[in-house]
Amino acid sequence: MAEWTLYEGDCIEVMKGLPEGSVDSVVTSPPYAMQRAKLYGGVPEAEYPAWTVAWMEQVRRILKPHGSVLINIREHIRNGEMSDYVHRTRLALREAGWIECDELIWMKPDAPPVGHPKRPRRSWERILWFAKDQQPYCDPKANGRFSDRIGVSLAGEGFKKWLAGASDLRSGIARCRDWVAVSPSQTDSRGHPAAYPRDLAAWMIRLITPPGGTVLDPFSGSGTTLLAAIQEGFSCIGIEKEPEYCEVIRKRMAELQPALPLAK
Amino acid sequence: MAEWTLYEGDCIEVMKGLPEGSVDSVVTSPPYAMQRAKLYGGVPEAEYPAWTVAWMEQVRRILKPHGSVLINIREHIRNGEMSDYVHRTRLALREAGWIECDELIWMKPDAPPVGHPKRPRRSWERILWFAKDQQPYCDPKANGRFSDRIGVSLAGEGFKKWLAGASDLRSGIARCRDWVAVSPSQTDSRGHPAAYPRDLAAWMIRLITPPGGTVLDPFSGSGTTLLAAIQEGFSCIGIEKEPEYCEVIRKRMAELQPALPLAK
DNA sequence: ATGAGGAATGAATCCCCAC
DNA sequence: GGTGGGGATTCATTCCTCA
Repeated sequence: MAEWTLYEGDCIEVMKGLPEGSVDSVVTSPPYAMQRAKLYGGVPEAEYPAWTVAWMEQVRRILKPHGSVLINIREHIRNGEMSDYVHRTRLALREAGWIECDELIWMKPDAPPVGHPKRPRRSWERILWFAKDQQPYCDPKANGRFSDRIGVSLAGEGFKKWLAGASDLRSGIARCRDWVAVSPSQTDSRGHPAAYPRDLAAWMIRLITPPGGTVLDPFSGSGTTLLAAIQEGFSCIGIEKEPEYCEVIRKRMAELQPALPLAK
Repeated sequence: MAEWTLYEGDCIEVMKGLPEGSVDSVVTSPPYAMQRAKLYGGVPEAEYPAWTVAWMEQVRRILKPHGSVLINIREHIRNGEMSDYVHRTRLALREAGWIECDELIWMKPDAPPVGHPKRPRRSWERILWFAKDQQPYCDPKANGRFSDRIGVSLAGEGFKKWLAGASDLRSGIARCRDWVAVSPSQTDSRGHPAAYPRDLAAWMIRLITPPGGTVLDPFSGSGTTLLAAIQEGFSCIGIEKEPEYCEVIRKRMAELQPALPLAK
């Protein structure tokens, strides 16, 4: 039976109290350095690699041997130059013994046109994929029966051709691609400034979590990961530092299906 | 008048002989470490960052001050782990004084279902973007598409500029996104094992090359960059080490438009 | 109901101007 | 001069109002 638990507190401290090997996968979107620091606290760029290694060190303990971690992030641009903290963080995680499996891409077909007007619109984000060993659990067919383009209106020539060329949609279930298109406008942010869409979370969860498994999100925010996990039939452990967002999560989960066993 | 030149030889040696500031942009797809070493020589992963810094050092001399470089590449996966040489190469180029502007993505909607069957199909590649300064030439509207939303909300300054007839307002062209979808099946490889499609090259060239400017491709391969540049009205300098591929390029360019002035 | 049209806004980024 | 706050810019989408 799919169950969920929410812990209020700093994720490193909370994870220290969780039992070894209790989690099948981690799906999360940590703070993007100082991008929204005033709203929910941020991590300085210089400290970002070490900070990530620190919370991932706790993840290592509670993650099962073939479990893996998907991290949604993208560096910002300042004065025309891309920040390098994500590069440095990836190398630091490798240095710390994590296996970098691959990088997946979240495409945002209708991302807001904000940003530098003399540059292309920033319309994708990274999904970093790290594991404890080189053969983590992964079921690329779990997403194979879904369209690569979730929640996107199928208007425009390019999109039609795209679908027409998708031979894998005809021959039964095929492997998913290493990118997924999800409209950010589907995001139900509930006041959280940095939420991601439910369908993106569901895609990530299905990819690396065995049936009936337990997902962890150490930076739960408005709780999208928990919501998607339960809806997809997985269990989920959420951790969130801000009491205000914890309240949002409890409310959102209660709305979802009041008949389910609630928080413990 | 758009012209093209092809040099046969090692790109570092050839570039040493090219005049300073003679090139507006660089668009290329260098060898991917040892991926196809047997076919056209490869660069060991350990040496890849230094090797890239070395050829980019020559690029620096011949590139104009506001010129920039687009590099198509993606690391391979071996034994379930992604190679780290691209991460290290990016940091090495930054260390060498290059400004990393951003990363663009080439999406391949119908990439062949090769690769590990227990992993998502690899269907995108990176386009690294490096420049000499923080404000390289970039025209995101060159690849843009019509939008009827441009300049809809004209408040304050914008309204005044619109009254004054500012041409960049209400132009009807929305800027391009930072990814581009091009089918790899459009590739005309002419026997070259690592060619990229013409439309991808054209997109990259238009983004960072001023009208009538000159593009350089130090790893010309089957000549797709040269072909796309000429077709789009730019001049182009190609460099290719293998005589066999130089012959392919000459033939392809001759097919394109025999009336144009040919190789010198 | 239905549709046309305006307002608000979205993990942005830059420029300008106080301190 | 470095730093930090405020305003302008940008366009797809949703939501709301009103004919």
